[in-house]
Amino acid sequence: MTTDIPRSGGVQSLARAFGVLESLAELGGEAGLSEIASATGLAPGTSHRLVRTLVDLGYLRQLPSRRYTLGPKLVGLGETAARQFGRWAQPVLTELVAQIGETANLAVLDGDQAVYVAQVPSPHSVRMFTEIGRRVPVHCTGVGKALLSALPAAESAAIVARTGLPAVTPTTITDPAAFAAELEAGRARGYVLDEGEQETGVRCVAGPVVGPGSAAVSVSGPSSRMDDSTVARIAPLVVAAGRRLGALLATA
Amino acid sequence: MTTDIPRSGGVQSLARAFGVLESLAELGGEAGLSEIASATGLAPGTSHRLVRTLVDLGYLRQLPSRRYTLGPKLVGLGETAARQFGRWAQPVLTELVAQIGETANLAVLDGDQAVYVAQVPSPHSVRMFTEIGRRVPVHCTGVGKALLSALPAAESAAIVARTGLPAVTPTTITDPAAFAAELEAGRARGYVLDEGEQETGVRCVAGPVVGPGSAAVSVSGPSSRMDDSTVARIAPLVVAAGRRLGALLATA
DNA sequence: AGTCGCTTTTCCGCATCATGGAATGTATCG
DNA sequence: CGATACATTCCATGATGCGGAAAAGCGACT
Repeated sequence: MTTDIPRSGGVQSLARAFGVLESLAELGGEAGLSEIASATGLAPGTSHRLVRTLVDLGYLRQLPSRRYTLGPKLVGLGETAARQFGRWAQPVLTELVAQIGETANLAVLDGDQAVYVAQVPSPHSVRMFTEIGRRVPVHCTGVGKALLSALPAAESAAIVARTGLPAVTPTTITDPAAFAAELEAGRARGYVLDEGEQETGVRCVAGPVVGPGSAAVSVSGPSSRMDDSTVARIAPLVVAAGRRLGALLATA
Repeated sequence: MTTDIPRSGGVQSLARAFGVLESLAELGGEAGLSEIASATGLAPGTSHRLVRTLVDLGYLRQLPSRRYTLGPKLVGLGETAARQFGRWAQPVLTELVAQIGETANLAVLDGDQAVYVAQVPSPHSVRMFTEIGRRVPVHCTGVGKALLSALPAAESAAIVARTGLPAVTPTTITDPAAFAAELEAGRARGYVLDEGEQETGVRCVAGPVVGPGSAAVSVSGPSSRMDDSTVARIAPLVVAAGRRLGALLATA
């Protein structure tokens, strides 16, 4: 079921081992050996050896029920990876916060969800609260819609078809046609808005990071401070930041 | 140099590949191929092949400067792993919060730091703010000291020797002898206290999770609500929760 | 510009190492 | 209590990853 295609020119035991990890993640983070074997298409003996190695290394844990879960070392690695992304993005996000005064975020597309990988909080005491590493749906967040708007229409449509458009707040867009129009509008003007679609009272301006890989920047804050004129003022800044981050991604 | 060589029967290309990932993390998240090769003790050709495979899989990214960084897929895996920990711990933490009314956390030891893997926030609006996946020093946090107190004295001493005891707030313990005594006291009574040692105005009660692997539970809140009688009341509850979590870890 | 030294990347023959099917042991179900 | 399904171990086979060495880029230094 994984989108993995065992392809040429690499260490294949590695590809298979990571296939195991991803299958485990897709199976809800916990699975028995046979589930893993059938999900990855590997022979029982082979998957057992891989799994056993991963357990020895601390990246998987075996429960007394003989089932397997993702291990603690993955948490640490993931955190370091997120911090890494944060490092090069930090200056640009910091400048955004200085110009705008609201929290700035960077997110990447992973699977069918957006993952926040960097964040610079606003100086205000009442501020948005986004955990680094947090995964959010694409259809009701600024970064999510920005990510989709930068994708070929066919790909974004495929993602939306898989995830659906569940209502999270009263303003969440739930009509497929309206959502497609929203993406098209975003594509045309270069940025998208989130009008409390994920959390009531939160307004968000987001733009794509142009470059290799899918990423997006956003600035979000309480509606009380994010009036229309403010949004109009900051939209170009967000777009510029997206462009600058894309350039960094390609050059750094 | 820090990576061991687990010689006992497993897939060795896997052990080496994860050695590469960990070396990269230790090198600050960004490194050239030769740095990786010397850090892992592998031949240049070998490490290049491993690194190349990891790049193809999306777990590493190669910068235009030909250096390597941890890739976005690791962020997603780490998040799923953290969420996984949260799942089985959630009921116990939720009960703690119901009994006590303050935020409850679960952390594991990874390397020389503590990583928060689960959290149930308190119902109060003024509450502690801990990101899942966040790494904190061991010497100035409740969970950190609880983790150390459950370790053999030699191991905890080795960790403290590596990290040192930098002052974070005025109440941070910076004297090695005093810190050793603090750990010993915690070991004796079964729980430890954090008296604003990491953040002023925050008091925290933490206890070890007895079982395989190193983990710890904590309850933390503002000093205004965490007076001495409250602490006395909740300490046994935290200890009991630690025991229950340990049992779950061994049985679930 | 020219040269030198370094790091990264590719190549290839050899032996190691991972492979997967079948056999054994162990929990779970009827 | 018997039967089934699952997890785990074993082993001969050959495919696969290994690492030394050479080629290609890149940067520095004169």
